[in-house]
Amino acid sequence: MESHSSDCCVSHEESEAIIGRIIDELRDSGMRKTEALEELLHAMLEAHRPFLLSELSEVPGLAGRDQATIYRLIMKLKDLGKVRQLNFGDKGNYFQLNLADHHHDYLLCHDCGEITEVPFPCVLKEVEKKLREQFGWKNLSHSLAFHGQCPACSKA
Amino acid sequence: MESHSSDCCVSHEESEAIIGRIIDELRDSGMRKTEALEELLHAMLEAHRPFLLSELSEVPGLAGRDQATIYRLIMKLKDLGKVRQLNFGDKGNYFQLNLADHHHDYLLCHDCGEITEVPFPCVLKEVEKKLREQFGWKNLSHSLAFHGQCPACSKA
DNA sequence: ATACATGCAAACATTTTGCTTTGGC
DNA sequence: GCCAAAGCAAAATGTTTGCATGTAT
Repeated sequence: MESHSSDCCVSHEESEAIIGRIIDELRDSGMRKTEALEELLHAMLEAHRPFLLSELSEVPGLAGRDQATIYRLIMKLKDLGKVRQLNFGDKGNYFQLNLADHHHDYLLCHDCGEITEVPFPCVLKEVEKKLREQFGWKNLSHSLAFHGQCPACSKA
Repeated sequence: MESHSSDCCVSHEESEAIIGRIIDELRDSGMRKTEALEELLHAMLEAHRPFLLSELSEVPGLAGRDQATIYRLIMKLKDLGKVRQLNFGDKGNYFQLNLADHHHDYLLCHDCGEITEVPFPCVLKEVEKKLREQFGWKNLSHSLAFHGQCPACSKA
């Protein structure tokens, strides 16, 4: 198995549990537990990285699914705050599960295209505090991406 | 000198001078000085904010211009490093002149939609240094946007 | 005169919607 | 049975290219 990026230290049982919890919440909001929904959550949780819509419909469990189905699921999940939409200036929109322990700061290699999370805590809390307290902004969040050559590619 | 005199207070003569200099450089790269190019640079310099392609073709001096023309100009300017492409997770691609005194950290109000620059220096130099020296990344740059309610909208 | 730049149309890609059928509850 | 979800197709939107003509050099 191609061990992908950062911390894939979630056991199978754990990830089942997380997905179960998410689905419970979604059902409280009126959504139904369907195969497509489960597969989608699986894919996004396990890979632990942002996906293009077009990539999602290639993922094993979702292959063959209509893009429109995935699109509508993603949009619903986004409306319910379970999914984040990202943009890195290249092709299209990326989507990622919006879990509490993700910090959403990304590293993009412009050679191999790999997208990973920044491997240490975010430094922008202070900046957000300043914007709130000294400039009057409210409800702040941020999106941050670093672009460059990853260690592997800069050797090659 | 307080770091960001970059607000929008550039005199007309100054901005003419800046545009003249940019055009000279562009001509060295083989581009021709055309009305569309001048109007485009004008619009982007004066407004001092990122533009959607669709917005650019509405700007007074460019109104009526073919989108394809503006598109090709922007792409050329981007290839030559004079324009930056940005992305804020909503609709499309934004473009902004890539001037030395801009730092490219943005504030987006999700109520009024206004996009402004962060009014103080960027704090990410340290992080980039760490990524370079401890993690082996090369040629780093970043894109950063804060999302929230601006002072005006959070009062209303 | 020789390219590059433009305008127009059309090819492509991506996102979004309408509508019928399927399936969760 | 009721209503959300899925599948299929097509519309809307956004990006990119081809080609004939115009224009800067």
